[in-house]
Amino acid sequence: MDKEARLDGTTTAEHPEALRLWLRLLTCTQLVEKQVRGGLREKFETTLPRFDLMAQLERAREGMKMNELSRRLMVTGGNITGITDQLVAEDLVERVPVPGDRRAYRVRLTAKGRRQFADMAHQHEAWVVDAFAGLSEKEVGTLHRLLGKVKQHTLSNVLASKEKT
Amino acid sequence: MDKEARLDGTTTAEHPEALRLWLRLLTCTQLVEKQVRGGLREKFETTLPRFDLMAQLERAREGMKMNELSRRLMVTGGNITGITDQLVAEDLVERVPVPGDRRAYRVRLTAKGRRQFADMAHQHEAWVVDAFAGLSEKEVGTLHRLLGKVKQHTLSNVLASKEKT
DNA sequence: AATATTTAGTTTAGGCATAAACTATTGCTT
DNA sequence: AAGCAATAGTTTATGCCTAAACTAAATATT
Repeated sequence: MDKEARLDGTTTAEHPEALRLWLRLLTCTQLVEKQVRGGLREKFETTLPRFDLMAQLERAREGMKMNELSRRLMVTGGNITGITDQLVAEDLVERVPVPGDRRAYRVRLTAKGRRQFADMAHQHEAWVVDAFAGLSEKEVGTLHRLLGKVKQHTLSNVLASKEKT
Repeated sequence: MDKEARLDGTTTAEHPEALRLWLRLLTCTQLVEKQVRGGLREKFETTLPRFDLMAQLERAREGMKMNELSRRLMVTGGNITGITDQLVAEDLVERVPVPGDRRAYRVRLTAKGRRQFADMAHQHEAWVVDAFAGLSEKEVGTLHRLLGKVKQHTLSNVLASKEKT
């Protein structure tokens, strides 16, 4: 009654497969995220957003402009302002002026920030590796590839819906 | 130097595969989530947490206790209190006392809530189906299965780390 | 029965995130 | 050169979410 028979003999509950997949994707992400957040909090007294911001900067020796951070982390500019303020207050990050543009800053790790990030990154990697330890190498590859297709498709959706503006 | 040769002849960049997989998983989830959140906001003036709570209730005619909602949605009790308060204020949900336990409530959809949820669920499903439209039916199945393994493995990790308390 | 523990739910303080409005600067257009 | 649109970043108001402290009721212990 809330099931529908299909040609291949399987049945589907009232939710189509895509919906079940989405719920599971969400659950997995939340589970892993909770592990990582908890670890960062307990071991380093920090948070995932702060870690993510520092991770971006670690790859960019001369720092990164606020709007680039915003784009890369997929969050709003105001959000970046707030997190950066905190990291500056803890002397993990600094704002350096951009010569020739008095509106812009470049945010970059301080020496202290680099040191602290190295510690955290090491632990973080261990947590993530652990989270996916239930998969074989091949399965990791398959998952990565399939999620790549999802990402591509969704990105083009996002762009298409923005163009209508 | 930041690459490591492996027995099978492949190499890994400074990030192992698990880390890349995690980043991609996170990105996919965030992309889909943003689409859904935006849609709920634009079309229904509501939010994903409110929708999720109503979705739980829709399956439980006689309602659900707060702590059960908390467990199912994987959020804290205080959070459930706040979201429920709002939905009650909008007359989409009601708290009914549990006979024989004066501490507990059962939260359930009102008639208005059920009507409104049906509308939203229909649209929501379309957005989700669209998000995964880049995958074949078989690929959806594979992704679902692999994420199932991740979920199982992570869940046992979570339980193990809680037992140490 | 009196006391202690557990359970259900709420409150509080604080961080993350957003959208929208705002300031200051830059650069374009005429 | 004057005016105006675009860009970089911040502020404000609001909602989600957490951990920890709290209230009240139920249950277990003695």
